[in-house]
Amino acid sequence: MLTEHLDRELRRDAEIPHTYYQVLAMLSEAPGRSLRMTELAAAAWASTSRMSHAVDRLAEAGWVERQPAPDDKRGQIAVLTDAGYQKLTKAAPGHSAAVRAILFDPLSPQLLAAFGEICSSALGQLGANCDQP
Amino acid sequence: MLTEHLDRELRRDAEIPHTYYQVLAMLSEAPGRSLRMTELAAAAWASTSRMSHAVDRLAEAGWVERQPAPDDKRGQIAVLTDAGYQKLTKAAPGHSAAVRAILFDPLSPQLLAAFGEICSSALGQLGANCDQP
DNA sequence: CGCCTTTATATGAACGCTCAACTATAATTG
DNA sequence: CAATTATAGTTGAGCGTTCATATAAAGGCG
Repeated sequence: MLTEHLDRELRRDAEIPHTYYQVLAMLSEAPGRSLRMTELAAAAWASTSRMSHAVDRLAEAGWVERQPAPDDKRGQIAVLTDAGYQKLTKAAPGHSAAVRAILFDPLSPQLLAAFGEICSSALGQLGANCDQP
Repeated sequence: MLTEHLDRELRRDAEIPHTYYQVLAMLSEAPGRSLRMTELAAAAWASTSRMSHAVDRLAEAGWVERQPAPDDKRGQIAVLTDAGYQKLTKAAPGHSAAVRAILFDPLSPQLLAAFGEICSSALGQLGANCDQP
């Protein structure tokens, strides 16, 4: 319910699906605001196919550019454009406010700490058991 | 990451998306294994449009049937068929095992209790702040 | 070096979801 | 009681994801 709500919130307020927001966010935090397609897919927890299609759209919108990888002729590097960075900074405040309002703000410090441990645990299991997409 | 993983797991092992699993699950717990479309949509946290399309597919697969509502000529009642119930009981053990393995089993009793409170809190906020789809 | 396997990415069809109409019935109100 | 408004559900187009497949370049290895 939470993830669906947050996706709807982003679509409504920023007109961007949450998965695309995630792509922009991962790129914005990467050195040079750029990542190889495979790394980007891993960072955004997406299949390479999904990322390929997604970058198609994001490039059409002018938020991302493709560049050939210098050392590997198979490789593509996705680079966040200035327009993409602005899109992200415009969408981010509302989104994180929603996350805080629904999830974090109502929790006591004790529950917040517990939630950290719970997420770490689940993350560990996902890392261990998981076929990455 | 969790929801995406669980959806993939269901698609792989049971060949059914998680949202459809959810529909079967909600119907199986309802009295008479049946619900009005709108109630079913609310129970599965889906838009009525999504549910209409979903029931189309589930009916094609023979897992759900549509019946006219007796008291309201606009109404449709979705009924879980025996085949649908079997599909669900076949998919459920693997799915809940995955949920337990990733999320619940690794947690101490204290963290488990905390998680209950955290989920209640988030659920409350979602109920309050939320445009239901 | 030529062959084989692996890795990096793209492509297209099929499927599920969303959004914006649309139809039909029920409820309300002047 | 007609006229309006609200409710229940469907429909179709467009978008995003998946899955299977394709293409091309790297990396072994005999």
